[in-house]
This record gives sequence, structure tokens and C-alpha cells, in this order.
Amino acid sequence: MQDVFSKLGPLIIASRLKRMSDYIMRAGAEFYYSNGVDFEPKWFPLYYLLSHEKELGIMDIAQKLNISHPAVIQLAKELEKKGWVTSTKSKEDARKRLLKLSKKGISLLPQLQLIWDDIREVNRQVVESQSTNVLNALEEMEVFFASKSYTERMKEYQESKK
Amino acid sequence: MQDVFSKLGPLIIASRLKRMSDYIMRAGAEFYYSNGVDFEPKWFPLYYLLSHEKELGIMDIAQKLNISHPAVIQLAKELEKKGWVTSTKSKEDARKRLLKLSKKGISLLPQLQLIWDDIREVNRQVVESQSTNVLNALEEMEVFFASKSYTERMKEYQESKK
DNA sequence: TATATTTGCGTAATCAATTACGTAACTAAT
DNA sequence: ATTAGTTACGTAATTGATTACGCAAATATA
Repeated sequence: MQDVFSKLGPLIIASRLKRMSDYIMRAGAEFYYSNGVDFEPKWFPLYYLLSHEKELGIMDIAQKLNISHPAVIQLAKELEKKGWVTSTKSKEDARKRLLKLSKKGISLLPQLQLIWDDIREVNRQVVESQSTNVLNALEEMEVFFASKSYTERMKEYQESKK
Repeated sequence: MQDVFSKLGPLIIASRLKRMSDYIMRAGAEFYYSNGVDFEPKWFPLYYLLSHEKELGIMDIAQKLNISHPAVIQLAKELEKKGWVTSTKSKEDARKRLLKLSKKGISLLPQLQLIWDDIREVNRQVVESQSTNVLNALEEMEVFFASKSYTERMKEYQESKK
């Protein structure tokens, strides 16, 4: 075993989470490519979101996706270049730029849906193969840290040792 | 619920893994800082590795940590700047540059150990709170994809649909 | 109404890590 | 001993995302 990580146990949960995430992301990229669709995994959250909402402002999206607003601008720029997303100035609030899928963007959806179905299916297989379900584990962690943050918990533990 | 992710289920395992990883990393960074140690979480794997091995070449490290060798060089440069790591040319193989902890680096260890203990403890709490253990889930995923890659599994599923 | 504050967006600078490429040292084959 | 191929390392360019900053529009307050 050339791999230090798995020996370290609880100390490096974060690194292992990241590694698995990177692995899946890369595989996803390959998969789009081998299906002849010029689509990148990083576009998925925004694209998917817009496919379910008529139109949204930059900040709304940033909040919903939990990423920074410059990231949204960046992603949107790329999707606009592809011709899949267009934007309009809001009439109620002139500061807002509203994003939505273009006709071309909508017409791509069925093809993407097929791919997403495959991805979903494999992910389902993974989860079903597990005696401990990674999605449940994540959900539990999110709830755990929502009730009291990681930082708070570490501080408390330090206090308790004194 | 302002958060689209948790509704998407298996489709975006990767994004959720990444998000949780980022969250813990950030908390870790804060924690070092609030303990008055000028140490960054990204340094941990290399530092920890060197604290357990006498000296290692760049490529060895890259392999063991499963990162690219330029990443190792970069991290090493930072730790050398801090004075915690030194390097020597290998005598057996003049191409190799061997990294090891400096005296100063070793003398910092006890302080870091304390912090790592706290982190380990909170991570242990997390894991114990869970009915489904995230580390086990990750381990299972790694085994699952080691036996057959994500890409292969997607291809197979596509074939099976025809 | 004038002024201060907040909000939404865009740009710039920065950061962490990767891929691509070049060079030097080692190894193997003739 | 020469040549070809591989390995180890370093640098440069690129990618993806973040924080910091600034401007303009909207909102709240005096």
C-alpha cells in the first residue's frame, strides 16, 4: 500500500473526501466527452439550476449553489459563450442581471438528461453497494455541523481539557 | 431550504463531497491560526509524511500522497521557506533531491501534535455521532471503484440499456 | 429631500493545483 | 562506447475558484 491516507484515520477526513470528489469529477468529464457532448461537470450545478427556474440573478444563484458570485459570473460567461445561456437586465431592479437558458440551451437538455440518468444510475449502484451509505453519512455530517460548527466543537474540546 | 444540492440525490455526490471537504479544511485553517501556529492544512500530508520517514525523494512523495510532483515541489518550497524542511542531493542517484524535516521542523512537532489531537478528537466525535460512518463509506467507495472504475461502470450500464 | 447604508454586480489580484514541456542523470541494448 | 529510452526534477502556462475592491442602484434614515 503506497498510500498514506488510509492509515491516518479520522485525522484527514477532509483530504479523503476531496480525493473521492476529484475522482468522480474526472470520470464525469470523461463520460461527457465519450458521449460526444461538449459539457464540463463544473457547469452542471448552474445548468441544472437554470433548467428548473425561469431566470435568476447572479447573487441568488451564488447563494443557492453555495459558491462565490464571481464564480457564477465566470461559469455564466462560459455558458453564454457556448450559446446555452442568455441574460437580461431586470426591470424591477436595474442592478440585477438575470440568467436563463437560451433556446439552444433548452434544446440540449434531453441529451444531457440521458447522460445525467447514467450518472445517477451508477451513483445509485455505488450507494446501494454500500453497507454504509455515503449520502446518508454526508447528510448526517451536515446536520451535525449545522447544529454546532467544527470550529466551535474544537474550541469546546480544548476548553474541556483544561 | 436555499440549497439545491441535497435534493439532487445521487447525481451530485461529487459536489457534496467537495463541499464538505472544503468546509472542514477551512475550519482547520482557522484552528491552527487561533492556536497561534502558522501552519496551513494543505501542508499536513507532506509534513506528517516526513515526520514518519527519514527522507524521501520528490516522486516518492508524490506517489505516496497521490498528488502531482510539481505540487510536492511547491509545498516543499513553502516549508523550506518556513525553515521546517531541508533537502539534500541523493548520493546514490544524483537526480534525486531528498526532503526531510529540519531540526526546527522537528521541534515544532509536539505543538502540532497537540492540535492534530484536537482535530482527531472532533473528527472522532463526528464519526461516532453517525449511524453511517463516513470513513467506512469512503473506504467502501474506494474499494468499489478499485475493483471497477467509475468510467467502466458507466460504459457497462450504457451497454446494458441497448 | 439629502445623506447614509446596503445590495448586486463586475474586475483584478491571488491561490492551489494541474498539465505540458524541457533538461539532466541513469539504465539498457548493441 | 554510443545510442535509445526512462526517470527525476524543475519551470511555465493554464485552470478554477476565492477574496478584495469599487461602482451604481436601491433602500432606510434623518
